[in-house]
Amino acid sequence: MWSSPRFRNWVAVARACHLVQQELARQLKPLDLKTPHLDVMVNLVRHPGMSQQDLARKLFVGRSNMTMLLPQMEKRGLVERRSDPDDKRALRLFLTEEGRALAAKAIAVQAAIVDGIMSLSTPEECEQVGDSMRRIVDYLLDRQGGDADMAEAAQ
Amino acid sequence: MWSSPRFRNWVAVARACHLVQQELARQLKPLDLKTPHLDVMVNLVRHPGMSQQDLARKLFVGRSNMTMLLPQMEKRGLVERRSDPDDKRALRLFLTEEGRALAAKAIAVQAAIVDGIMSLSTPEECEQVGDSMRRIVDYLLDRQGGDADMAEAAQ
DNA sequence: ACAGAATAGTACAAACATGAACAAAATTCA
DNA sequence: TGAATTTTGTTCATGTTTGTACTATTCTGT
Repeated sequence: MWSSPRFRNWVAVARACHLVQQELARQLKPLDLKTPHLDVMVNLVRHPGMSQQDLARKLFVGRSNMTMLLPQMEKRGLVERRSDPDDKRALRLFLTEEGRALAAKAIAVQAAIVDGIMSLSTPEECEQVGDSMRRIVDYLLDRQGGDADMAEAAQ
Repeated sequence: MWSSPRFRNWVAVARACHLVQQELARQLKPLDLKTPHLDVMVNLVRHPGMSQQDLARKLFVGRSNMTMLLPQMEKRGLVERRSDPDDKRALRLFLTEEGRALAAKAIAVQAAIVDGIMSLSTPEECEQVGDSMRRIVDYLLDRQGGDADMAEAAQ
């Protein structure tokens, strides 16, 4: 079983992910950022005005996680949380000027790492890796969605 | 930059990893195991007698992590830690009978998930994904090793 | 309109990970 | 040998993550 190609190759994926994550954390240290902060900022650069819930869903983490993270970043002056007049429950999230500046630096760091590791494969291989992974993501999201529906139906 | 193939495809890898990890955690819950416990057991099945340090290195985590995890598993009767007569600093780690039995179940769970997700790609694609990832692992380990040497040399 | 369900965010406790400082044993090398 | 260094594991303080319970707001279906 240990020599199963599927197993062996997935282990490589997991190890690569872990190491990239660590390398990213290491290089973000001088900016005093952790990878979750970067994840938040990356999403806010692209989608200003997201709610905390939207963000949590995109990052596959719990809502309470955002409640811990965002006030922290707000105090630091990186993000702004404006209450939505049309839905008084929701908080709309935006990067401040300072947040955008820091995000640019952090994203440059991340892009350099990603570029470094993905340039070890040809563009075709790179694309094929992405295709395989997107299939996995779709499969698991379907499965979760399906399970959730069944759980609801079962009640 | 967001449309950069390298970036886009790496993001897919990271997302797939994250989701697989979550799915694994979900399915390990009935066995009352977390993924770090599984990682430990997988390694001890294959390499009985490892030290905590060996284990930490293999899993890319800190030594203190093992100090937290292993006494916990020992109390639960899954692993045994025998002090090495030839090196009184080291503790040699072994799975107990119960540990082996539980490991077998947990590994079956993991294997099923991995098989499910990797069967979404052809064997050739699967192998190619593994190759790309192994290149990344080697690259980052070299880089770390190189940095460590330079840091030492710099002192 | 209104009762019930769903959704957004918060509070808080428990589990976990991390890193620095430490003690004991082993290794190195002059 | 024996002083300096390295290696192994622990301790402890810190910060993170997660799940559960909670409030407030919005949506749904009659």
